[in-house]
Amino acid sequence: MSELPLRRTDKRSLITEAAIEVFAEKGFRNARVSDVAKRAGVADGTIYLYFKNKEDILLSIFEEKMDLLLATLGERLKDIPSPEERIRQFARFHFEQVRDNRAAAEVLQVELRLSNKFLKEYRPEKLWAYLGVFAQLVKDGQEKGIFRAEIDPFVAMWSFFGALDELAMQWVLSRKNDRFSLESAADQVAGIFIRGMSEKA
Amino acid sequence: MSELPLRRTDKRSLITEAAIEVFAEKGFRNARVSDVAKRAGVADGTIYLYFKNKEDILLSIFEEKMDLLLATLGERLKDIPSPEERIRQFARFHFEQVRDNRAAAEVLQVELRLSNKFLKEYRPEKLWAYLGVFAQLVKDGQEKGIFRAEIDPFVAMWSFFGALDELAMQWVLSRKNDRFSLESAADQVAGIFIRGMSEKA
Amino acid sequence: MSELPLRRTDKRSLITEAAIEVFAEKGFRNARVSDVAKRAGVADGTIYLYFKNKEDILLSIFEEKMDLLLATLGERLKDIPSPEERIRQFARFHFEQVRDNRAAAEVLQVELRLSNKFLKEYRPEKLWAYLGVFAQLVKDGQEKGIFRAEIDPFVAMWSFFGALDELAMQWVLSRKNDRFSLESAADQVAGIFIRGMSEKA
Amino acid sequence: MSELPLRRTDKRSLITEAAIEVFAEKGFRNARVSDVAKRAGVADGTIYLYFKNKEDILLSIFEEKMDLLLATLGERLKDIPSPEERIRQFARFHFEQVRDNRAAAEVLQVELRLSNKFLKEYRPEKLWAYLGVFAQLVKDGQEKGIFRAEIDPFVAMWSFFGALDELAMQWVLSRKNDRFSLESAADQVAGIFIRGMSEKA
DNA sequence: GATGAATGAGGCTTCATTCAT
DNA sequence: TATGAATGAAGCCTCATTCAT
Repeated sequence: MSELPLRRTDKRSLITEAAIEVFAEKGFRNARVSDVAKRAGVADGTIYLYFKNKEDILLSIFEEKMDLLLATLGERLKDIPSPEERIRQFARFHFEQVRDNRAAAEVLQVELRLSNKFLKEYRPEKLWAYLGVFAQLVKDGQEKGIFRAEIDPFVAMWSFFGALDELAMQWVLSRKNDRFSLESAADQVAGIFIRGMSEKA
Repeated sequence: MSELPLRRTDKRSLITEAAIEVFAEKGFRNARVSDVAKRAGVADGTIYLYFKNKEDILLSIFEEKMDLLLATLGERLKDIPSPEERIRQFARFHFEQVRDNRAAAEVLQVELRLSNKFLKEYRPEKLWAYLGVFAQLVKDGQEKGIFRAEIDPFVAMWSFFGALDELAMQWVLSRKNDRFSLESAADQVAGIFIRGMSEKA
Repeated sequence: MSELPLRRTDKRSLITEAAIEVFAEKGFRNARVSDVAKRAGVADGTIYLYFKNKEDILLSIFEEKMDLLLATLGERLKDIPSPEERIRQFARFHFEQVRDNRAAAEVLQVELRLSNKFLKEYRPEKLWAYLGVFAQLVKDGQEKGIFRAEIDPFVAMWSFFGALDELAMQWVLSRKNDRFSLESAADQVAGIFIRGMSEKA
Repeated sequence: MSELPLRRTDKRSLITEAAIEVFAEKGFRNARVSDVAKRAGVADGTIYLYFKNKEDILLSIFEEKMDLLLATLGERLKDIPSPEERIRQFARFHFEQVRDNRAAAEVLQVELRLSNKFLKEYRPEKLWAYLGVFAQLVKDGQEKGIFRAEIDPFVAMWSFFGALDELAMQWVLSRKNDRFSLESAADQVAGIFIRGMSEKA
């Protein structure tokens, strides 16, 4: 990510927030850098003092939101010992974030994937950290004899994320009226994975 | 999709196959229409006799491959009555296709998502038909008392697809040496969903 | 130089001639590619069917004009046996070309040198061929005992060209009214070099 | 030239020397003002306290080096009465400077010409003063009956400078290993011009 | 005098698509 | 059907310069 200014200045987050809005509205490719600059109230060139290029803005949004997400997730799970309940909370948490930060979610869900670099070159370590929480939780459950030992945490992790992500995508893409309940979807998915991995159902 | 020539001429599939190769190699956005034309051994303009535009080539690949996929899936499942076994075969089938048609899978998994139109405007009815097989299978299981009634087939369907798709994506994106076994991943995912949806474990 | 279209099409020379005019008028850096296109009566993009980029236009002008120059010089000198007279004709020829193709000369004299690539990377083989005629003529004179043996043809060649070129530059840069006579300058320079290299004065 | 600070402060020459290095390394156009500032150890804005703009730095280098050159040349020639020997010393002096101040020479020889302003607008009076020494020397020779009266000092001056300059350029542009001897080139050029202008050879 | 964050104009080039042949 | 030369819109980014501190 953009290493240029080490500290998060006020202006930098001004640009980030403007970019989330503009990218959500017009899409990353259709959004012009000058649109973001205008929305942020800075000159076009100023953006390049904080970001390497247009794509770097997108990737920075990802990094920053994932940092926040990761911290908030930790807070949410910290007093929950039961692996099953942790899974349920993880799913609910994920969908709450999607619902409460729709613009950011839309950018992350949809626009980020339109980025060649993200899909092909970028190593999303922050995402791995986020998902690592799930993988660890599976391992804990296995050690406690709650989850079956033959479950591969790697496969479980990506499956679980794929499921959450796909549902989030469908929700984001759906028109307001068609939107299904994210809350109950969270419990459904969590329920399937909890039972699906349990030693004795 | 491109309605222009109703029948599949020889030249059309020449272009389609050329496009799969080129898109897989260079990516959809980086591939030039003239690259596809050159690979197919036709003039640039000829492509526009068979496809509306560049994106139409991509979408046509999707349609055609999905048609094939759907037919082959039907064949694969037709003599399997058990919903559980059908799920397992679905997962195995999906990953077999990915493995055996790597170029096409790469285009569908990765490049298709780089297409704005696909994500935002296109209604992937063929995909729905494909997933509908899964949703139906869940309903059948519920009617037979095998799967829990409170499972929402819609949520289950997208979760299952998301899980398969994310694993396929990770496999496609991974370097050859790091590739995990798709076969065992199929059984893992199927196992989780089967148990996860079962009435009694 | 631009290898793209092997033959000199009509459109290509249309662009070349337009570029000579525009570059002479506005200078290479100030001239926009679209200015050249407009003058040539083609679309901007068409230029890139014949030239790699803006600088390639400039370099192509150099190549083409040098080809012509070289051929015409050969014609001019072909029946002159005396090395001394050949030097005089070379100088006159050079200045005639400058005078008769002022726009082209201005581009070649002035604009070409504003090109980084020309000065630093490009090997001006056509120029070497042109100057090689002079070096050869010095060697001939030496063999005939007309020119002193200790003259280094390489040094003589670059000195002679430097002298012609600097005078041409001063002439091109000078305002119309201040312009000195190129004809007499030719004879002066030729006279100095002829006597300067002669065995006995 | 920059008239802003009349005296040469320490900081000003700090910037000048930094600029010579940076321009020689990266070329005038590729060098950024901030590169020069960094090398000089000052802030970007500070440069504009001493120079009007980027080009002014280049032109100032020219002016300052030419001042030095002119003074040193005067010193070198002051006790040499013979016009012929003065020419020889002039040529040697010129090439010694090129050899001993390679970075500065490279900037002056190559980069200065990439400057539009220099070629088209700037009146290089310092250069004229430098060359004026040669023109005067020719006139002296003519008055003493050593050089032919029909020689035009103006033409001789530019020819001589063109010869020296072109050779210097070839030397600067040549790779280290290919470099010819500037010393013998000096004597060759001087020899040609001395004999070339002499009354009786 | 010195700083350095902010400014914002400006243009080359690509490449999907067209259409006369 | 097929060709392929021609079109032309569209936008990212650099970096010299300014000016408030």
